[in-house]
Formats: sequence, structure tokens, C-alpha cells
Amino acid sequence: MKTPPSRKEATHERIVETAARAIRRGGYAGVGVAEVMKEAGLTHGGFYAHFASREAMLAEGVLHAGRESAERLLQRVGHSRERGVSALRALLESYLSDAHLAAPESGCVVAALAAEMPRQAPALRMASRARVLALLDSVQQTLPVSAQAAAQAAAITSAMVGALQLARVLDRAQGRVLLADTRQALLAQYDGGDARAGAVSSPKPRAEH
Amino acid sequence: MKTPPSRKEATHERIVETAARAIRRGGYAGVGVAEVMKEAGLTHGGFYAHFASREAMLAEGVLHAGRESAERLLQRVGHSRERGVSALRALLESYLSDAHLAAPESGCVVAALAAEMPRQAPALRMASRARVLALLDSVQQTLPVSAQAAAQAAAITSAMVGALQLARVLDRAQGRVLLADTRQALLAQYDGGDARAGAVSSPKPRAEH
DNA sequence: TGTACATCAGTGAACGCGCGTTCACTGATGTAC
DNA sequence: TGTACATCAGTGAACGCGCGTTCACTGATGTAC
Repeated sequence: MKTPPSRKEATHERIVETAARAIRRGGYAGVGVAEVMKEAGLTHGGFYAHFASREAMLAEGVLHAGRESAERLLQRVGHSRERGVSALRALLESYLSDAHLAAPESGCVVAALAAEMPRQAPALRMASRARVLALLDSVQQTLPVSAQAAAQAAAITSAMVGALQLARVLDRAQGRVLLADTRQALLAQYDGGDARAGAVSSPKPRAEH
Repeated sequence: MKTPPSRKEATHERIVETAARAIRRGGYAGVGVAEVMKEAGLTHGGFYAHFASREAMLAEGVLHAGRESAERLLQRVGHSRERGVSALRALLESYLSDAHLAAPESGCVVAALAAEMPRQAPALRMASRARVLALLDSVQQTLPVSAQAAAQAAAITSAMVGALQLARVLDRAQGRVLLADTRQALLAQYDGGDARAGAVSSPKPRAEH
């Protein structure tokens, strides 16, 4: 059983949570020590009592962000299955949703950081890589067990991550269409017949106010 | 007809080419003015005779990189069609190749920078967005004309970009497998029957020396 | 063709700012008796 | 229960370095006559 966290442990956790949000918002390169500490309600002077370096904070942040969004995804998949929806469909509808598109800060850390990951120093690159492998594994677990499951998971995960990233570069309307198109294409291919075969462009979303 | 480039124009072009490589290697955030100028054989003092700001250089760099890799892709697709290979197959085999995986510096700028693009200042974000739209269009042009072509292009482009990024995060062997799996899955779905339906994991690549 | 001068591309030193990191100190929490 | 002291988390000022930007100057190129 866990002992209750000490004051320092609780603070540490709060900094890591803040960092996990900040790296998804600004990228590894866009996150500063002072900024994170301030957002966590502290001054930057105390930072090195918690981490050996800025990079160590980023590594803890990416792992935390990954675990957090993996949990959330798993929950949603669980709920949807109770409603008779396949795990894969639940996964795709959640991951490729407008909500996820609009909220990188609390979303998938791989989609937020993939391009930056290979450029990081070894420790941070390894932490990043672990989250990519975990995502691939999560996707694979929504597929029927078969010899091709790993390969299918690779293709599906690639499309999920790519679609979210491209959609975030485009403007809102174009991004939503791209997301919807990709969702439909993947469902048609991997989740059997109840989506019409051949993806069809969604109608333009209505203007927002 | 073009007048021959002045000395200054030639230098400017050389800086932009250098920048185009540098941003794909290091990301927007990893590129410095002094570094690019030095790599172009100049001192950093002359920089502001060529660009209004660092950001202006990055914008020219991303456009240059995009046009360059689009041209190269188009060439390869052209050659392959002469050999009786479909345009889409040629595109996928080139984009999802081990060579592209290993050479981000001269490869697709969207794959190298997608996650950073939404965070940039407006001018740079617009230049980045233009390259995403151009890539989507390039992919669509390899597809048969149909009402679904845009939607298919969205799904295929997402998978292409995502696969390259994920593969670059993993180690070399895992990355190649992920790339091959995605390639096969896309070919099976969109390029008809001669790839076995259902992607199959490739054998492990041999160790390199 | 040759000389004098103006223009222009590029040089190198310097400035200012942001940011990661360090450190002496403070105020609060917990322990000994 | 109360007092004295030690420990510990967090503060705030300061340091040093890198980097974008500026600017006075130089050497080369081109033009006028």
C-alpha cells in the first residue's frame, strides 16, 4: 500500500502534470523551466530540487502525458464496448474527433511531438519512443488477434497520428474534413461493412460563432 | 526569359537551400541564423541584407524544401509509370522507402515539421500550410478521378506522413518494419489486388555495418 | 584603355534579451526533551 | 504541553551563455568620362 505523498512528492507531481500539458502545447523546444514552475504556482529557483535538468522534466512529462491519455482512451473504449460498438470503432471515433483536434494540450502526446522526438537527447528520445510503442500496442489491442495484427496496427496508428497532425496545420474547417475522411476510410477498411466502402467527403461543417 | 541571377540573388538562393536542409534536420526551433550562414559559407552579419528576420528565412526555406521534394517525387512517379507501375504505387514506394526514412534532411518537409507547424507565427504557419495542401494535392493526382478522390487522398497522406514520423522515432529495424507494413496496407487497399490483402509483417532487416 | 569615384555584398564586433542553472537565505514543518 | 533546535521545501537574486539583431567598416564590382 502507498504511503500518502509527502509535500514534496505532491509538488513534484503537480510540476510534472503542468509540464505534460506544456510540452503538448508548445513542443519540447517551446517549454521553459520558469514557465512551467510559474504555471504550477512556484518560483523557478526551486526547480533543481525536483529535477536534475530541464530535460529530465521533459522526459517525466512525456511519460506522464502518454500514460494519462492512454488511460483516457482505454476508458472511452471500455464505455463504448458496453454500448455494442467495436473497440476499434470506439478508438477511432475518439482519437479522430473534433474534440481531440481542438485540444492538443490534453491529447495524444505522440501526435503533438512525433516530429521532434528523433532530435532529442538519448534519455528523452527513449522516453518518447516508449510512448510510441505504447500507442502502437494500444491500437493493436483493439484488433482481433491474428498474424497480421501488428502490421494493421502500424498502418492504422500511422494514419491516426498523421491525420491529427495534418488537420492541426490546416484551418478548422479543412481540418475537420480531413479528420472525418480519414476516420471513414479506416472504419470502412478495418471495421467491416456498416460504413460505406470508399470514404466520402463530409459536408462542410457549419460556421462557428 | 530570366535574366541571369545577380551575385546577391545567387547567394540568397544558396542561403535558402541551406535553410531548407537545416529545418528538416533540426526543426524550426533547432535552426539558428549563424549556423545557416556559416553552412552557406558566409558570416552572420550579412544576414539581414537578405531577410527581414529569422522567421522570413524559415518561411522561404519551407517553401523551397516543399517544392524541391514535390518535384523529386513527381519525377520518380513519372519514371515508374514508364515501367508500367501505377502512379500511386510509385508514390508510396518512394515516400515510404528506407531511403526516405534515413534522410529527413532531403525528404518531405511536412513529415519533418508537421507537429511544429501549428505553433508558428502566422506568416510561417501559412507557408507551412501551403506545403501540406500541396502534398495532399500531389497524392490526389495519383488517384483516379472520382468523387471520393479528395477523401482518399486525405487518408493516404495521413498514413504516409504518420508512418514516416513514427518510423523515425523507433529504432532502425522497427522503423523499417512499420514502414513496410504501412506501405503494404495502403497498396492492398488502394492499388488493387497484387499485394496480398491484409498487410504482413516484413522479415527483420539484416544488421548493418 | 585607363583613372576616379560610387555602389554594393559581405565582414566582424557589439548589444540586449531570454533562459537554464546556481546559491545563499527564509519561513514552515517536524522532532527532542 | 511547551520550548529549542534541526530539517526541509521553496524564494529571489545573480551568473553565464547562446542567439537574434544592429551597425560601422572593408574590399570588390561596376560605371562615367
